[in-house]
Amino acid sequence: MPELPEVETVRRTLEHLVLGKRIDRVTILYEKIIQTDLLDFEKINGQVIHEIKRMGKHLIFMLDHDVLLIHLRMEGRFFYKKEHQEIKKHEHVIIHFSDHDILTYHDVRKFGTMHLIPKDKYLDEGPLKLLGPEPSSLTEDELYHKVHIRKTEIKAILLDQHVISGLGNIYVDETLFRAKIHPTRKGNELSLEEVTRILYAAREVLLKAISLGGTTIRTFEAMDGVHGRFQNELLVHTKEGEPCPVCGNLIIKMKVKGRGTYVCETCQI
DNA sequence: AACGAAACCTGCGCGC
DNA sequence: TGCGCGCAGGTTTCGT
Repeated sequence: MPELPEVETVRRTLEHLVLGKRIDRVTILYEKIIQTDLLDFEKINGQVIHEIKRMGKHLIFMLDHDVLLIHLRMEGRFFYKKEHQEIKKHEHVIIHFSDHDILTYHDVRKFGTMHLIPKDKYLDEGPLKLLGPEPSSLTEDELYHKVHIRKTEIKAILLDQHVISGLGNIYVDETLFRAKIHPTRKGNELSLEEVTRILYAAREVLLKAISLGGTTIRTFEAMDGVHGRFQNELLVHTKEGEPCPVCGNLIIKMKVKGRGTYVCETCQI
């Protein structure tokens, strides 16, 4: 499901709902979501949520002593409700607050992950350890260097969260279209000027998408019933067979490293 | 070292 | 209607 703008939308929504709340206990209905030893995970009980941050596609709940890291992967989402309300199918983790409200984690495909890590270590171990910078926080030269040393397709490089974080399949397609770069171009063959176009396009796309609450194509909802509006701004992704908004030639769909990829082969060189 | 394929899961839409 | 197949906005692991 979510890429950076969707996760940011979830973060902002959650902030309004759970900041300052104390976690009484957590019910785990599907254990594989929890990547921390289950006994250690119980340390979450009694801690207060002081802040919710985000790095790339990771949600970061700052608690008293620990940090709860959540990755939604393809279809993770939250529901917020009262303790007595029914737990529905696909709700795998239930966070009970001391005021008897609950936050449930819903994930049809069960790909999502949660880690509980001590505050002083969460950047140095676990899922954030090797996470690359977001498009907003690296320079043209830095990205050029990272791209230039790799021979694989630019699309695969931009999807690699160790290189640059936050982009997924939708926003990479949109970024490369706006930068007029073909997704199968090899990293080591791109010029500084071309990489710069990519970086600026990525920043622009992500900012616009955040301002519109993300993209709802199939299953994404920031919370129950909260949809994004960036799908109205998509120029190529999901537009197979439709005319390119710039040149009018038809958008094609191809596979790049196994991912469905939309491209205007006239505009993107 | 670097790359591609498979794996992790479930549901949906399509063609027959 | 029913079945099988391919596909889905992500990431890690395994094999070459």
